[in-house]
Amino acid sequence: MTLVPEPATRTPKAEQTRQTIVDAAMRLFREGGYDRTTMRAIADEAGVSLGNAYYYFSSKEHLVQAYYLRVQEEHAAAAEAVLDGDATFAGRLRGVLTSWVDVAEPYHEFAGKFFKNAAEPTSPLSPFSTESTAAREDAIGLYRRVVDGSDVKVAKVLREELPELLWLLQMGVVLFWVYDGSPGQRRTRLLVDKAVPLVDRLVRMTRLPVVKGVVDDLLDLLRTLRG
Amino acid sequence: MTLVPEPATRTPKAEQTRQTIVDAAMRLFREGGYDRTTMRAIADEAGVSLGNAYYYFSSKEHLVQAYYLRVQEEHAAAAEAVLDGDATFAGRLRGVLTSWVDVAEPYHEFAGKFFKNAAEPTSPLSPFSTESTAAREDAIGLYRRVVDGSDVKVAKVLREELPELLWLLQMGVVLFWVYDGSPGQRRTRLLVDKAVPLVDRLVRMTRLPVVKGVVDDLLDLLRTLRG
DNA sequence: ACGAACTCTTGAACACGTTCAAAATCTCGT
DNA sequence: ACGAGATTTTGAACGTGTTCAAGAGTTCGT
Repeated sequence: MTLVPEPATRTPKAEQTRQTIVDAAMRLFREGGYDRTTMRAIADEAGVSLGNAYYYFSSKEHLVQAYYLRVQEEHAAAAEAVLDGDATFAGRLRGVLTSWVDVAEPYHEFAGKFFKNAAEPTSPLSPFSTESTAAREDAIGLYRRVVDGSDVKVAKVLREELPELLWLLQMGVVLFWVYDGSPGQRRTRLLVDKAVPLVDRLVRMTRLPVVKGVVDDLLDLLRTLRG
Repeated sequence: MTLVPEPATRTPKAEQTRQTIVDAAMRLFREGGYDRTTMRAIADEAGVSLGNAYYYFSSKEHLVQAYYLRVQEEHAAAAEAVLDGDATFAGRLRGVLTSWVDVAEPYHEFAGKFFKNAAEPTSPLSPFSTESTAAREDAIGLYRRVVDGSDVKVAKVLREELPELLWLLQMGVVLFWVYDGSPGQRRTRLLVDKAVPLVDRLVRMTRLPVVKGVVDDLLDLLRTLRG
């Protein structure tokens, strides 16, 4: 698998060609779906040769990665509005999760293809890979803002780790979303609506003395997860 | 996607041919991995024509289901010993999860390849697909036995749903396991060791009046997950 | 035993992702 | 302006999953 040149080394011309190809691919993916869009059609639409498309993107699935990055950026922007307008923990969490579903909706059809790629343990596209560290930390940072800007009261030992736990929650939501075949991903939205009050309740409960042991176990588990 | 004839309608001869093909495929998958094993090679090894292999298995991925079934059967057998020898909930749960890691260990090296294909939502290999319904229900049945044969005290409303929740826990463990590169999947075993006491504690807590609301929320959430 | 209907088998053909060696174009030091 | 080296572009060729139309074999009612 040949690597695409780093952004810093790309000439403006090359960057433009890249964009042309991505745009063509997106257009065709939207019109005909991922499977029925061939690399030949994408190259044609972009006005380049088949081989040239492969010069810029080493596989069809790498084109999907461009989609993924776009979703991340759009989500960060959409979440901003939510974080400005709500001070309750539940409201902020629900808003950030729901805005992800909103932003990602147009991409749902190809998400499966991307997911397939990311699922391979050795893939740099995996959310757990070192290559994804930056993107992952950005996402966790978003949840840190959800927590910090809110009125939530949480057990002290947990506060530091809560953003990462919420990011894991998002990973769960994304997993469900990928498999969600309902129109407009209605079921995922329902899931968010149900999960958020539950999480809100759970988080507030962490200050009760009865659950101290549970919280400690959970943190221990999280550290094991991290390695 | 054409459906394979139902078992009941298959002649003994046809069933034998099916087995021959499955055996050939398993042998080659083990030797060279999923991706590098071609349908042509499988057909050759089985002594049938390419088209004939497709008469029995409508896709390459359908062939892999036999592999999953085998792991599951081995796990069911290994779990039996545990379920006979331990009456504590935590012990039974830990034993069943750990025996899965034991059984699956020889397959870990190329499990990633299979997983990549199973992760695609439209794949019949997905644990959530209709093609996997029977296997899924068997697995949930195993966790029903973990619960029923144990001394665990659990909130009445939860008891019925607990096996499915434990199966979801196993899916989580499997997910972690696939990504676990540590020798002998040491980290996954550690994860099980940490998660089981936590789950045990949580389950017992469900009878406390304080957490009644949480349990109700959780069940509601589970029903949403199921659709 | 005959023929119709069904089941099974075949391999050529197809579509599409991907590779590659060669050609075209560009860059830059002299 | 020149040429060497790097970058970009090309499309034919390849491998593989899958399809399909045609043929061989089997079953069964009469």
